[in-house]
Amino acid sequence: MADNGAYTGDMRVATWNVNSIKARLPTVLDVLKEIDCDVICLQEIKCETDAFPYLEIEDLGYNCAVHGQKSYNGVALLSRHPLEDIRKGLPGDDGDDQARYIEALVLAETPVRVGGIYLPNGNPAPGDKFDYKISWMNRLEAHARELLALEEPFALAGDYNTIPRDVDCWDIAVWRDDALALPETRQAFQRLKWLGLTEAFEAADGRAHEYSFWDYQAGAWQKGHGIRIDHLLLSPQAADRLESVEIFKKARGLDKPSDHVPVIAVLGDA
DNA sequence: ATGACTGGCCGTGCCAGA
Repeated sequence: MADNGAYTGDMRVATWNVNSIKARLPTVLDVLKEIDCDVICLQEIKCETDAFPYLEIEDLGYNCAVHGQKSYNGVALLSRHPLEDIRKGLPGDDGDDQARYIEALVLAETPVRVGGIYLPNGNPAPGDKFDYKISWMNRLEAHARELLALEEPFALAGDYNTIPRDVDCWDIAVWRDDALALPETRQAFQRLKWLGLTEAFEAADGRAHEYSFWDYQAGAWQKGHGIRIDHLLLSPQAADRLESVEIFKKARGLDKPSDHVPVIAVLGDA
């Protein structure tokens, strides 16, 4: 796709867990058109790299970088600008066969590095899956530290499977002992912020009881029983440009929806 | 109402998700 070198203005960066891109392609295409973003990180595409619907998404004007896997997980990065320095998997992922991280340098007028994240769920906790979640978060922290040393604008956007605060879910009594809210999970998330990263929604909005996920079960959407687990963490150079965050809640009310909705950070001029 | 789902897969139930 051609990069319009004359373009200046806001840069819209989104994250969205689509819960299978094949089962939902028409919906995904409609939502992508409506949210009008420059960069979109997709999670749970649930297809192998070669099976990604490149043509349909390129038709919307996006370049695609895809790190796929059969049946489970899988992440993709869509960009209206050229992509460079594509990385698939976190450093230290040797022997980890789960496709949960993709990163690229987005060649906007001011280049921005973007990492797309599908952090492990971690249930049941305690157990092997929870240990994997925490070790994955530790590897992410180590990589974030390396990126921060570059002193460049970057965003780590994705499904963090982390409820940061009690008010980021509909009833903390229900979620307190879940892998998404356990102290060890929150502390690992907090360590990312202590490195110097800014959680975009918290910084730009911060309201309680704003959600990005509603379970398919038990009428959770109709009852407003949601949780906020999809986040964008910004480097200082990106956080300085943060203007607003939008949660595209409308996507949850569509036919055949994903259980997550897009979360969008708007960055102003560099 | 102690109820209520969805996607992928060589599958007619099970695993995984959150």
